[in-house]
Amino acid sequence: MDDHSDQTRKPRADAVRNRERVLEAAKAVFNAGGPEASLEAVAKRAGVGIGTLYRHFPTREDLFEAVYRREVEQLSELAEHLRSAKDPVEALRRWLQSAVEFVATKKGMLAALALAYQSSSELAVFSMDRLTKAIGSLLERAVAAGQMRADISPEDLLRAFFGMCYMHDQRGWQSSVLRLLDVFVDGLRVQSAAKTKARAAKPAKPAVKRKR
Amino acid sequence: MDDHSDQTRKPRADAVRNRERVLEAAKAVFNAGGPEASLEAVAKRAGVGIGTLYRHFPTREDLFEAVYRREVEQLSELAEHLRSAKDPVEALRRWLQSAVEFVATKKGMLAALALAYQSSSELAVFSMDRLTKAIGSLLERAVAAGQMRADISPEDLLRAFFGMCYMHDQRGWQSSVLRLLDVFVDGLRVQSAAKTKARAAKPAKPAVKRKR
DNA sequence: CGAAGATACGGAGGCTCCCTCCGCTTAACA
DNA sequence: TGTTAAGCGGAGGGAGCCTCCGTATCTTCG
Repeated sequence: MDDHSDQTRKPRADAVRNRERVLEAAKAVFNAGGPEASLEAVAKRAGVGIGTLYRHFPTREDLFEAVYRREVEQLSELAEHLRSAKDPVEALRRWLQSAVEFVATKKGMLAALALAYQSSSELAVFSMDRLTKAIGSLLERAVAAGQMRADISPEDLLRAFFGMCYMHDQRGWQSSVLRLLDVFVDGLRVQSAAKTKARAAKPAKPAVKRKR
Repeated sequence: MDDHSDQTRKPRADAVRNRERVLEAAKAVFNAGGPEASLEAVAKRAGVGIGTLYRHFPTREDLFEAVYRREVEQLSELAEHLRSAKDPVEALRRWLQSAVEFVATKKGMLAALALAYQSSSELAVFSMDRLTKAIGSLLERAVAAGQMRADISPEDLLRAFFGMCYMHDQRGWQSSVLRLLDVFVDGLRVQSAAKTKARAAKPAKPAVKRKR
């Protein structure tokens, strides 16, 4: 029942150490081998038993997210900085370009993002939230300034970004994606919406204030 | 060395039959379970041994491609028809929208496309070629009519399309993708290129005449 | 038709990976 | 230093991949 003190016992030193080792090993293995890499390989590299790995990170996603959490945060912070740029459209473009750079250096990063998009683990939700907010703040500013159409949500944009990067193990993908993003951002500008017809009828949703 | 007659022996009846059975089973299994589905399950459903499956389709891709080959052709033919539409930009848009519809009904189709994009098997190359030509012909026409920027290749466009669809097992993906494609097509229009600055300096490649 | 080959069949078996479970070890605390 | 909860690790059962080869079946030709 209720213990004498609600003090929690200090976590065991070996547990802490092992967790760290697994994370490090996982980072190495995932960066090299992508998201499908063997978890047993990770355990071996970390010098721990497979059971230990699973205790710390019950699912593959948990491990993944833990590994790439910091990366997600960096992207999020970049968005912070860009909020003060004067041209909102260019700021958004800049962010997207940096994100490409990011994905280019960390194999596995993209898979982590994809997981964030699909899974509903706590950590995944966290990542998703951060990124949505990051992109959303940039988007909002551009919309508010009347420079961008308002019917695209941050989620949409994020999806487009993920998607374009998805074929990232192909030769020349990076420049291709940069070109595509350019086109895309151009398409987002308000004036091009003016040029289009029919479709203007379904404004989907305001998007300026997003789901939460 | 040269045989008496270069007549090839008639293929065995059971072999033909089994091949067909496997294909049918694979179609069912892949459509339901996606690209990761168990090949042993396919064999079982087809009522053949696993060895037989592997003899006919040595790799997973081979099987995949065989299953979705017809689908790819349909997409390609659709592009044919659309070539006679009067507004080239709308024709392209229309094609993309149909392609979305397509992917929506066949789970696994997308994975097949992705494979076509990445693998270099003969069949993959074939698919890629068809699709590239399909999209390329539409693109070309719009560019020739002076309605679209010329620095996006069919491959780029295809990549963007794949990508946007990639998260297709999420709720609401379809409408999201349709919106994104709209934005994208808008971005492709020439006049929006006029509005952009810097980047105009690197025209990548003419794209009007593509790689082959 | 029947024999002889060529061709195809099928599934056992060896491998890798996944994940769970539980007896043993070890660190924290008194 | 002893007690005890927390943590460790790897055996083991399951699933899927793919190969290999003895056996069965089809085609061809006399």
